[in-house]
Amino acid sequence: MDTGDRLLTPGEVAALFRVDPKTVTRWAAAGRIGSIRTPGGHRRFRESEVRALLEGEGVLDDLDDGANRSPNSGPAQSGNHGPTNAGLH
Amino acid sequence: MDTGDRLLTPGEVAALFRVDPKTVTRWAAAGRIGSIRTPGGHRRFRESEVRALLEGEGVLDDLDDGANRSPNSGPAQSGNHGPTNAGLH
DNA sequence: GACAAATGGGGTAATTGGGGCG
DNA sequence: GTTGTCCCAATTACCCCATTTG
Repeated sequence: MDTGDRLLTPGEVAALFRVDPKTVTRWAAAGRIGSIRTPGGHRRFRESEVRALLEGEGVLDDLDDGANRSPNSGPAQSGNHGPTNAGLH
Repeated sequence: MDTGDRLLTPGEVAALFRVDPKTVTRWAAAGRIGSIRTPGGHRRFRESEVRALLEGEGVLDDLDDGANRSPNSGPAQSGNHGPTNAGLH
């Protein structure tokens, strides 16, 4: 089953969290999020992992994106009734 | 329709409500407003939810400071004078 | 070969979180 | 009961430029 293993660029993840791309890089460097390194040294993040961290309280869908390479428009991903996330300091 | 799920920083919400960022943090801690935590522990708020709480248009009967100065000659003053605030006490 | 844009690394200032107090 | 301000430490944002990506 494809859970959405598409890889996101730091800019994409930064836009999802409303943070700076450098901050996403810092998360990967701190081990808070898995990262795949390109041969050149750049990082790519798995969409499934990013969305797992993005769970706050409510469904959310894609923000504006001119290039949506996913013709599959099946919002079957829902039912997220989990309580508040367990963000620990 | 456009829900406007942009994320706002505590400083943004504080500026919208004219309060201290710490107050916004307490609202999130008290569960009065949904919050998304970044892996670093900082909070992000949904603009749609903030605007829903920021409703000032429509009905506005909130003008008394709690001291009734004319108990008589008053119209059918119902006991409920609170706005649409769902905050329990 | 070239280009524009994004990313990474290092540094700094600004914001944020938590606790306690007025 | 709430909100504002103090302390602190942590996280985040913006500056530079070299490299990688497309």
